Order: sequence, then structure tokens, then C-alpha cells
Amino acid sequence: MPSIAVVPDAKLSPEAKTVRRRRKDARPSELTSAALDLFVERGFSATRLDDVAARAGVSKGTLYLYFDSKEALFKAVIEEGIVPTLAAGEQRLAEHSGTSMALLRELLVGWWQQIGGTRLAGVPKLIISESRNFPEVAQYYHDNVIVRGRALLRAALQRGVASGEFRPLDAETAIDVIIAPLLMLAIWRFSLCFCAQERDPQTYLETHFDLLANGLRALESTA
Amino acid sequence: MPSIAVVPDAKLSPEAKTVRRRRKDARPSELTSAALDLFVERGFSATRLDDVAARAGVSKGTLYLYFDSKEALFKAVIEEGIVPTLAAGEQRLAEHSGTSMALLRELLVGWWQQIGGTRLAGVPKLIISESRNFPEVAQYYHDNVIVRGRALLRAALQRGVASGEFRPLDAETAIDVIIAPLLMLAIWRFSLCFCAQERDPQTYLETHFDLLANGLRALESTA
DNA sequence: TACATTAATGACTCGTTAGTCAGTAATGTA
DNA sequence: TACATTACTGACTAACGAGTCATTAATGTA
Repeated sequence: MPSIAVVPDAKLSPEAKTVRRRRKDARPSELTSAALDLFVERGFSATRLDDVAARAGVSKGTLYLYFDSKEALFKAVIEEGIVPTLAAGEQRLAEHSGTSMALLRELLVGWWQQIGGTRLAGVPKLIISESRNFPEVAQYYHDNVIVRGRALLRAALQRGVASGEFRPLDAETAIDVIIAPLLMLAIWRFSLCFCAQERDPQTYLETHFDLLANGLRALESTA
Repeated sequence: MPSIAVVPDAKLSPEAKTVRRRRKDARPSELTSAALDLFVERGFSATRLDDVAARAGVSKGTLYLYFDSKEALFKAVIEEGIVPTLAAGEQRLAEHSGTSMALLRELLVGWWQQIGGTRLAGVPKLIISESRNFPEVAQYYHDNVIVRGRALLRAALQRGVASGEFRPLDAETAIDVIIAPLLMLAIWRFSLCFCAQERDPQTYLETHFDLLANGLRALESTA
């Protein structure tokens, strides 16, 4: 990266147009960062690698020095952006000592802070939209995000049921019901001008939690 | 395929390969039907018009006799498949006399029967995935589906609040909370191998209704 | 049967973009 | 200063697919 310090994802300044810099270490993350921006904005297929490269301040040829293919670049975006959050969640689960509802809330708030509320929130939409046509990415996401994410929630729910805090429930369905609103919130944030757009995510999340707390509460009102 | 009666979206039989038939009336719906199948399966951009035409048993040139562009074809798919359901919902609303919860349930079940449970369920995913790159389609869907659909739910909710059946609520947020799980259910059905795939939609919907009924119930438990 | 009308065709153009590779410029080394 | 190494470039290709249009075949009509 070197010689002259440069902000990670800055464009080349105009006068530097033809200057070649050598920054082997910094390139991959500069490229994945640029890729995330454009993938989220335009979709995976509709994003041109020329544009990704340009945004990272390099040429397309350089991109291919670091990533074998467009799909490999996408995988790297997921690996770098999403996967670490799961590790954090797994640690939270292991260390938690409060109520299960608090744990659940903590996991979901954590998701919002690290993914749902950031530009990474566009990734689930990308996966939903395009993974069918890119099986390798789909497989990677399934194995490293979906399976691990669901396992996390399943553990939290089962703990609550075991302690009598939650009424007995079908874990898989409950997981769906819990994450669907979060995913939709993330999706809406990137679906131009639709619905929730300008509304407050906080209010939405509170409403969801509120509903959830009632729905999960043991014994009273609902069988 | 003429003269002899033929199912709407049948492929050409091998020996009919070079025979040209004239069926002006039937073409548009044959083409939109084929288009829906392929759009849902592969996405809008990734679908080739050659394939749509072939599935409808015609050539690409013929497709362009009936639709001005790929986007126009997409608009026609929505117009023919989704819009009528909204008209049905509006009628239901006008004629309903029971409780507001029953009306709400009726609207959502109707949505499931006519859209969510059919191949049309793929359309919301298409819109979410690709509308950003196709502003004309986005505008059409927004005006004719989203706005009308939300108005329908808003009316049902407001009726319930007015009668004291539901607790006071922010209508827009409540709408989001109500439709998010339905949309996710539809989306999951077309997101290969992910999550809810093989689970029972009925169970999922029941869980959602159950949660909803508790969340909306007036006065007790929650403020 | 001859002629007019129109539904349908498919080869074509033309723009687009993932991926390649021979060459260039920056840096390291002696 | 000369030479070796390697990060980087950008023009190129090959393939693809939306949209066009001159031509052909089916049907209607006199």
C-alpha cells in the first residue's frame, strides 16, 4: 500500500490518472469493497467488472490478478463481510448467561448493527435474486451463512423452551417467523421507493420484537 | 396449433416444426404465460426472449408483433397475473360485514390462494430483484400493485381500530409487519434449497396468524 | 383461381461484457 | 547503473442477446 498513504476506497485523483501504484496487500479488500457497493446498487449480473475495477482505482486486468472470476469476487465479498458476524454470534451464544429472550434480542440487534443497518444488508437480496444462476455462490452462502445462522437461532430458542421461558414450538418455523421481517427490512432498504423506504427501521424492529414477545410468552393467552 | 385444439402453453410437436399457424387472439396470453415461467425460474434479465418465444411455440419475431420490448412483456405479465387479484380484494373489502380480523384473514388467505401459492408468487421476487434496473416496470408495479395493496390492508386495519377490535397502531408499520412474512414465504419458494423450502406453508401461515392475533388484540397484555 | 392482406419467420445488426494476454512501468537488488 | 522481478495495464476476443426487417406462408375475398 505504501509509499504514499491512500484512503482504502478512494478514486484516483485526476492527475494521478496514468500513475501505476503497487499495493498488493490492499487490493483485495479495495476490490471487494467496490464490488459490494456496485453489486448492492445494481445487482450481481448487471454490475460490470470494468466498473468495479475503476471504483477500486485499478484496471480490470488487475482485478483478475486477485480473483479468478466474477463469482469468486462475490464469494470473497460474503466471506469478508458476512461470515465474521456469525462467528461473533456464536461467541455471544456461548458466553450468554441472561434470559433467552434477552439472548434472542441481542442476536437480532447484533445482526442489525453489523449487517441489517449497513450496506451489507444488500447481500441477502443479492443471494435471493441471483444465486439460482450462480450455484457455486449459492452453495457457499448456504453452508457458511444460512446453516450457521439458523443453528444460532435454534440454539437460543431451544434454550428458552428447555427453561420454560418460551412455550413449546416448532423451531424451524419459529426461525422463519423471526427472521422473515428482518430480511424483508433489509431487502426493502434496497428496493427503491418501495414501502418501508422512508419509515423508521427502529419503529419497525420494536413492533416486531413486541409481537414476538407476546407470541413466544409461555402459557397465558395462547395455548 | 390451431384447427386442432391444443393446451395453451404446449410446445410444438416435433413434426409441426416448420408449420406456421395464425392465432392472433391466443398469442399474447401464451407469451405472457411462457414469460412468467421463465422469468420466475431464471430472473428477468437472465431470460432470453428466444426462449420465451420457443416455449410459446413461436419465433422471437412474433413476440415483437405483440409486445414492444422485453419490459413491456414483463408489464403485461403483471397486468394479467397480479392486478386482477387486487380488484378481487377491493370487492371483498366493500362487501365484508364480519369482524376486521376475519376480513384481514380473508384478504391474506385470498392472496395465498391466488398469488402466494401459485407460480405468480415469483413476481414479488422479480420486482425486488430487478426493478431497479427497469424503472418503467417499477413504476407500474408501484402504482398498480403496491399502492393498491397497501390501501386495502390499511382500510381493514383502520376499520378494526375504529371499532375497538384492534389496539391503536401505526398503520404503515403494521402493514409492513403483516406482509413481510407473506412476501418472504413467496420469495423462499423460489430461492432454491434455502430455508423454508420443504416446510409446510400452511404451518408457517398459521404461526404468523397466531402471532398476529395476539399482537393486535386490544387492551390486554400489551399496552 | 387470382389477388390482397396479415401472421409469422429467422438471419441479421449492433451493443455489451467476462475473461485473456502481450506488453509496460514500478520496485528490488547487485 | 544495469538487470530481474512483479504489479499492473488496456486492447483484444469471443460469445451472447435485444431488437429489426426483408421475406414467406397462411388465410380471406372476389
